[in-house]
Amino acid sequence: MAPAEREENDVDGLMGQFRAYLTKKGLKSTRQRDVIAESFFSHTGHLSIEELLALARKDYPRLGYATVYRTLKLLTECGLAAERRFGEGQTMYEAAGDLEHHDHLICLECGHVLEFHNEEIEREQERVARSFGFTVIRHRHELYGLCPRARGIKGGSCPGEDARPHRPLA
Amino acid sequence: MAPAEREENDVDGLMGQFRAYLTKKGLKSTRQRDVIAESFFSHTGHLSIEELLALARKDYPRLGYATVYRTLKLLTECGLAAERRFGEGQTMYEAAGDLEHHDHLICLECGHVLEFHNEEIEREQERVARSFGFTVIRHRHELYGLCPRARGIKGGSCPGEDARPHRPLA
DNA sequence: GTGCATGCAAAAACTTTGCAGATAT
DNA sequence: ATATCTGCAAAGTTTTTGCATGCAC
Repeated sequence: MAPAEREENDVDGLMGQFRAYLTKKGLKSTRQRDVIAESFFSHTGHLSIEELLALARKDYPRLGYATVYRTLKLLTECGLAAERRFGEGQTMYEAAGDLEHHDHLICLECGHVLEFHNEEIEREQERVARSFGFTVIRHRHELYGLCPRARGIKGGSCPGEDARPHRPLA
Repeated sequence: MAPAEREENDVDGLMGQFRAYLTKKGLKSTRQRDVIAESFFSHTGHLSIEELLALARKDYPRLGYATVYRTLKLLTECGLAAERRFGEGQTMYEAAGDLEHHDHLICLECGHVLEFHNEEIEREQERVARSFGFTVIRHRHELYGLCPRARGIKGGSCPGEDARPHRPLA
């Protein structure tokens, strides 16, 4: 199965937003930043710094760790990326395109991550926030549990498991 | 102002659950584990490893870092504690008594954390999980936003800010 | 007694930072 | 030109591990 990729125009749009942010801040567009951002935007799901580095190095082998950290920090600042610290291990990042409306359902057994969206919940959380006088800027909603297979149901499978070992990418 | 404390019987109950877990696993009850668990259960809200170590050392000064890490891992395993990695910084932990039904509303400006509970959302998330064949074991739901004061509304205040520096509890 | 637990210190894992040379504007 | 970037390596943080001794069972 082909790695999960976002449509190209999405990527272009996101790249544009990123470049605009850099300009606005008086920062520079560099080959490295382009490569990192593009690798990042081109893949759905979650990426660790390490994975992103590996991806970006396909296009720019001399790329260093620190640059990825620094670029991801920029992307986070301008809202095009978001940290997702699930369970243990490293911090994962997710691109803005994925953010809009995806919450997570995580299998504690297999570690696989599914995304879901539910209008009812979104509405209700807005309501809750309002009752406290809050304005919600972003949110995170994660359900940790067991998939059918992990619960020992024959034939049941941890959705997302079969196709790929640990992440929905290359 | 007195530190936020849980009722004593709650603590006793939690301690009992912890000891039962240790026994079931063929592990031992030690003074250190007791002190750590009790310090942990006795306080509502979020604690970092470091804070917990400091608390526990009041009762057992020779206590080491590693023991806190190891004990907190045990508590997490048996569901009596949960990791809460909010923004940046360190990992925070929260006791089971707090977990049941508290989700979080975090002010990005002041950093204050409010807790909320909404049955509608709970129900809906169960439903979502079921639709994927999942059984939810635990969840985390965090809304990040701005409190009235942060939005510049005169007279508005970041709930939880006034009374106490960091948590809306007791 | 036996085996798990502890404390310490060393090691590992993950991030951040400093700097000299390279580069975008 | 000039201020920002980059890569590397060093320094910081946070968490885990190894081991000899100590303690619970």
